[in-house]
Amino acid sequence: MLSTTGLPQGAVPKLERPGPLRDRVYEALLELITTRALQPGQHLVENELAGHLGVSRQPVREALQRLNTEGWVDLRPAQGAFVHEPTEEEADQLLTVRTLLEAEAARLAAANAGAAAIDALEEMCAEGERAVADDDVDAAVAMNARLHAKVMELAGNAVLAELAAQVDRRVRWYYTPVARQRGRQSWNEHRELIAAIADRDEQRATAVMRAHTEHTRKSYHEREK
Amino acid sequence: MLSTTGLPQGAVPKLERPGPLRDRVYEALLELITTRALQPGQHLVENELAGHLGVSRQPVREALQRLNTEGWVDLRPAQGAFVHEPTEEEADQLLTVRTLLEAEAARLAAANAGAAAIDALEEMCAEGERAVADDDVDAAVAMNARLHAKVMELAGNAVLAELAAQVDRRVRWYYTPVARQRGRQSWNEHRELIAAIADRDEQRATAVMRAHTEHTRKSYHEREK
DNA sequence: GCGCCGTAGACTGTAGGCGAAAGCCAATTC
DNA sequence: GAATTGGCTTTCGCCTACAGTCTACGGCGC
Repeated sequence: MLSTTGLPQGAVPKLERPGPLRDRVYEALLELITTRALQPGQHLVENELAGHLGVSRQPVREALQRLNTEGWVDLRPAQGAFVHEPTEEEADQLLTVRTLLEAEAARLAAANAGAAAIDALEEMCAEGERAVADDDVDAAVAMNARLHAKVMELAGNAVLAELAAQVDRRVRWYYTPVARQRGRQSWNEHRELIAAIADRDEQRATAVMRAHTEHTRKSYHEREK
Repeated sequence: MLSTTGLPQGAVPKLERPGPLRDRVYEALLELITTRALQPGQHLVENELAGHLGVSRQPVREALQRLNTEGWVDLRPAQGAFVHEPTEEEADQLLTVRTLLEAEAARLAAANAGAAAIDALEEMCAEGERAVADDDVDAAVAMNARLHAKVMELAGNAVLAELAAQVDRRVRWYYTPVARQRGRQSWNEHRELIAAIADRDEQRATAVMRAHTEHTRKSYHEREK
């Protein structure tokens, strides 16, 4: 039996529950790490974090466990948690994997995308270009992330999406201090990508996305001077 | 200063320490899940597991956390842990990703492999073929895993390796009850793969590996009848 | 007899505490 | 003067205890 109450099914506010503390601690710590409030190599003392966040050590421990398996912190036995220190090699390997995952996502998106999806992509692209024109870097970065996420969604592969999300987030972490945005050129490439998807040209979509992410890698390596 | 004691550096047994309890609980649970001693959908009660393993709830919880982030169990809030139930769709998506990762590994291996590595691969391949000839399925499966692991190692990309290890393990879990081995044909494909790597032919290595894992997918979908 | 409400049980989520290992610093010895 | 060793502090790993929440069952009214 469904809905004897007559209430609209989707409109119920769902009674926002606080949810498990560990999750909020996890998000808080991840935020602190990605924003560099906690610097790479820093020793994370459970007691301090717990006190600072107003909770006990237990949720903190569980959050650290998760951060460890996802590669954000290194958990040295009997010594505690340390914010992971990115190396050149690792950054490069992450970029390689990212290229791989994003390219596959583009291919699948090209195979699956409908007209409505194409419109949504182009709308996002336009908004991104507008942000660049306004020199609104934050908005441009956000739009970039949303566009890639949309492509991933269109790919319709949840496993791929989850892996890509993790890798992407870490790539951004490594990459952020270098250069926050490649700017205009990046959005031209987005246009190309959307065109390829709209044409349902899997080959071209893959190639364009690969070139796109490879450009990111290039600009990563051509920094620091 | 190194070694005033005169003890041989490498021969020291390293005093095998028990290591963190949570890790051993993790491995124990993973073993129980992959062997289907704990069936998909089953409710895992922390107290029972703790009592059964002779530890307290805490290490069990931390192990469950990790299993959750790696996709082996689903952690429903305020309700506990349940062994993840594989779906058709998810299995297919995992196989897609696996194909992707393994193919890239093959390409990188072809780019990096030295003569010694090729020899090692061929030795493994020979051993695998021997196992198949002897109808020793367990040995053949183990050898298959080791060979793929070796290719991954040759790729020299730790990030890729870690993702692939996770995905592979889950694929095996889904795939095991169906058919444990495709047998002889699989090892012919391995031979082709090694040949391509030995020739440093990245294109061919990628293609062969892709075909190889795609065959696995095919035989997965052509089951249950 | 049917359905609703209340209560009891069970399990998870969180907190606090105790023992032990690792690291650090100073005193001591060669 | 340098290395070592002993003790001390810090912090983790694990256990125990308590509070909140979900589920299931039995009683009560209709």
